[in-house]
Amino acid sequence: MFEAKLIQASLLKKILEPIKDLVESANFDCSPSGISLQAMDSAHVTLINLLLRTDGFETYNCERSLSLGLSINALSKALKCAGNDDTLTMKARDEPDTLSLYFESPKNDRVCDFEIKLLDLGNDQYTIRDTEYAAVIKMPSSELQRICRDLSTLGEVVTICANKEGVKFSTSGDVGSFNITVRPTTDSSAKSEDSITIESKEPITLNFSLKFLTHFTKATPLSPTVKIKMTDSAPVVVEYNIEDLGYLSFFLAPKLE
Amino acid sequence: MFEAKLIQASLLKKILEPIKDLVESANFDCSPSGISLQAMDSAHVTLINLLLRTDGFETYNCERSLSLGLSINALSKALKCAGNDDTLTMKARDEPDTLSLYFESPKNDRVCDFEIKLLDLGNDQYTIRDTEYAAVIKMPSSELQRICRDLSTLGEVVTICANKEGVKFSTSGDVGSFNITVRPTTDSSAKSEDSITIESKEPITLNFSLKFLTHFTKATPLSPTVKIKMTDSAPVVVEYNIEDLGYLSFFLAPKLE
DNA sequence: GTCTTCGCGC
DNA sequence: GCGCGAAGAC
Repeated sequence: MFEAKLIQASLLKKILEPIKDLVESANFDCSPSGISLQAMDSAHVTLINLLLRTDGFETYNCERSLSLGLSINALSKALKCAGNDDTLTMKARDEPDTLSLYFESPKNDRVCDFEIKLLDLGNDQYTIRDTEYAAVIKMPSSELQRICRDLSTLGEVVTICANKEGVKFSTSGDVGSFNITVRPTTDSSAKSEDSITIESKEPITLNFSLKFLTHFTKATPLSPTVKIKMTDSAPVVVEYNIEDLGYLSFFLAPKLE
Repeated sequence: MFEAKLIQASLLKKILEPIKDLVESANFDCSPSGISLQAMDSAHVTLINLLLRTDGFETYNCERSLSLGLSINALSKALKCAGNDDTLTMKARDEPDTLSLYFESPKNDRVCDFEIKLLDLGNDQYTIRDTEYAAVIKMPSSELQRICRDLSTLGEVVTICANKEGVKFSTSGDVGSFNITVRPTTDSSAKSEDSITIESKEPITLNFSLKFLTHFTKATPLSPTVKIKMTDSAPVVVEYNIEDLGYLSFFLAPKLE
C-alpha cells in the first residue's frame, strides 16, 4: 500500500512540465524514503533525475518499495484537471495495475479521482555519480531561461565558457554571433535568490544543444535559482531545487567540437 | 572606426519596430553628423526616412562616413535580447564586414555582445524635398494610431480631408461608412502634447492605403505627437520626432480616386 | 494557420 | 493591476 499527499497538486504539474517534452513514460520508484525517477529521452541524449523526499509530503506511507510505470502524458493530462490550490493524494496497492489520484479543493467542495493504468516499462537503472566539478554556477533560474531563449533566436548550439571571472554563453548563426556574459554578484546585499556565484576549480568550455537546454529551463517555476555543474568531457548537470522535497536535475552530454 | 552609444537600447527597438514591417534590409549611413537611413518598401509604395543626430548619443565617434547594410530582422532579433534598461553601444571598423552591438545592464552584471554580418546593398539614394504643404496637422500620436485602428476594422482606404476647421478621416466598406473628425484644440491650457493644431494653406483631400498608414503608427512609442503633412498629388509625410536625436518619417503616395 | 496561454512591460 | 506581445498547443 502506497499513499502520499501533496498540499499543492500544482507542484507536480510544474515537475512534469519539463519532463513531458523529453520522455513519454517513466518509472516512479516509490520507497519508504521517497519517490525517485530516472529516465532518458528517446534519443538517449539527456537523463532526468528526480527526487522527492518524504519530508515535503503532507502524509507519506510506503512500507514496501514499488515501481509505478506511468505515461507522463496521461499523468500530465490528469493534473490539468486539478484546480490550482487543490491537494493531491496518490494511492496504489501493493501489486498495483493502476495509480489513483485524488484532487481536493481547499474548501473540500470538489473532489476528483483519477485512475491511471500503469505501464510495464522494465527496469532500466542509471547510475549517477556526483563527481567533482570544474565549475559550479548558481544563478537565478529566470536568467538562465532568458539566456537560452535569447540565444535560440540565433543559433542551435551554445558554448558555455566558465572561469572565476564569469560565465560566457555563446552561439552563432546565419546572421552573426552572440555572446552573453554574466559575472558573479559582488553586491553582498543582494538576495541569495538574485545572486550569481561561481565555484571554479579550473576554466572550462563545453558545447551543448540549445534545444535541450531550453527544454530544461521549463523547470524554472520550480525554483528561483538553478545550478549548472560542468566538468570536462562529462555531461553538464542542470539542477533545480524543489523546496522541502528534493530536486529535479537534467544531464546533457556535451557536443563535440 | 565608428562607435556610438545610446543610453537606451530600447530606443532603437522602437525605431526598428515600424521599419521592419516595411523593409527587409537597409543601409544605415553613419557620418560625423549622425546616422541616417532612407529606404523604400519592396513594393516601392512608401519611403522611410530616419535621422539620428549625434546630440542624442551618449558618445559618438565617426571620423569617416560609412554605410552599414543591415538586415532589419537580424538587428531587431539582436535588440530583443537587450534588457529594457540596457545601454547600447554600436561599433564598426573602417572597412567593416560586421557591426558589433554591446548591451550592458545598468548594474553591469550582464553584458551581451552581438556581431551582425553586414550586407552589400548597393547605394540607392532618395532625394527628399521639404516643400510647402497645403496642410500640416499635429496631433497626439496615440490618437492617430487609434483612428487608424478603428478605420481598419471597416475599410482599406482612408480619405483625409483637412481644412482650417478640422481633419476628417473617412473610410467605407461592406457594412457601411465611417468618419472620424478631429478639431484643433482651443483650450490654450492644454499641454502641447495633447493638443491638435492645423496649419492649413488651402483645403485638401487625399486618399491613402490604411494598411501602410497603420504600419507607420507603430512608431507611436517614439513620440507623444505626430505630424501629418499633405500637399495635393504628393506623398503624405507622417513624421515622428525622436527626442534629442532627430526624427523618423514616412512618405506614402496618395491613392488615385 | 489559428487560438490560447504565459511572461513582460507599462 | 492591466494590456500587450511572444510562444506553445490544437
